[in-house]
Amino acid sequence: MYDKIAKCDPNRPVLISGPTASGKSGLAVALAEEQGREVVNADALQVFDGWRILTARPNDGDLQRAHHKLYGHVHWSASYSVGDWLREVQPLLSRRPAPVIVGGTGLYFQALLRGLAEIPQTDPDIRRLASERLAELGLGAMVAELDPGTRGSIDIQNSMRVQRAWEVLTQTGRGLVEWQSETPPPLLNRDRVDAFVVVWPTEVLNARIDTRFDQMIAQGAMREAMAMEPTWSQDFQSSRAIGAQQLIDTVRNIIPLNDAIVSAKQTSRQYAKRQRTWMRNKMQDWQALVTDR
RNA sequence: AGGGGUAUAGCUCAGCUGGUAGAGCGACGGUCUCCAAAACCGUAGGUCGCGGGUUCGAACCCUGCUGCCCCUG
Repeated sequence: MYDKIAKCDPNRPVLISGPTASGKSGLAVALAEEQGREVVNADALQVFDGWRILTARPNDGDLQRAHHKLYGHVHWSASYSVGDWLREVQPLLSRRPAPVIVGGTGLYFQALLRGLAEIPQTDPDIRRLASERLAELGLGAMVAELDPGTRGSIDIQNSMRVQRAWEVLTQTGRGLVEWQSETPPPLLNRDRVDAFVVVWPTEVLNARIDTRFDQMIAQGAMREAMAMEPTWSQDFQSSRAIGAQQLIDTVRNIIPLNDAIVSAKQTSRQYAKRQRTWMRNKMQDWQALVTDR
């Protein structure tokens, strides 16, 4: 599967996506090493430091083979968004040889190739206020406070989306949908990049997921969890790393390690399924790297 | 061996006094323009352990068998 990407023009950015444990990072590093490219992260959790093993961030060997950007550069207690990512990626796009951008976060690639509305950042106070209101008044009340245009075009049942819309309206006085209608052109055009999605048969990928989680444990994921435990908070974005909650619970003697492993593997499989859905439907114009071994 | 209990969807379990079965989880499909490894929507799964009987009608009653659990020996 590597030879398909090996002959890409070094002047064109290469995008590689695929579900967790699909081996996309390995492909990226190989290409980067061979063509002198930089590897740029497009994964929402690998931007954080802290959970290095658990989020499968590149290891020392990888780092020696190629330059890596946007990995583990955000503190584990900080927050981060697609917008932040896009701003950080932009200056890296013009480098030559062009970067290899790898990751499993579909939204990031979408923002890159289809554009993202330029909406002023939500300040933390408004985010907090929104969370409180949602908790106290409920979803319905928050929906009712939205502007009609936005209310009609977002998923009213999805609390995350509703809260986001509410925050934008509160912060800027303009509806989310209005902002989105002014979305600037994307940073990259699909026809100026080489884009690949790694595709495995589900059963094979599931087996890889299991194996990889076992490896993470073998590599010291529990030690990582013990180090994180004292300052752990569910509220951190970095805490959404799959398996983090489970391992913390194990450190705290709430569940046995084996249960944590079983649960984390299951969560990973579910995540991979969501990624597959996204990729199947939104990355149809990407070249599929189909493999089964 | 005797006594008691239990057997319902892949898993854990609901199912009142009999009217041809539900939930949660999981699986599968989908949505998603700033918390996305998030959040959300939908769909498919059951000879109700097996065999007899009672009844217009049984997952629910009677009975035999089988499996599992507990107690006694």
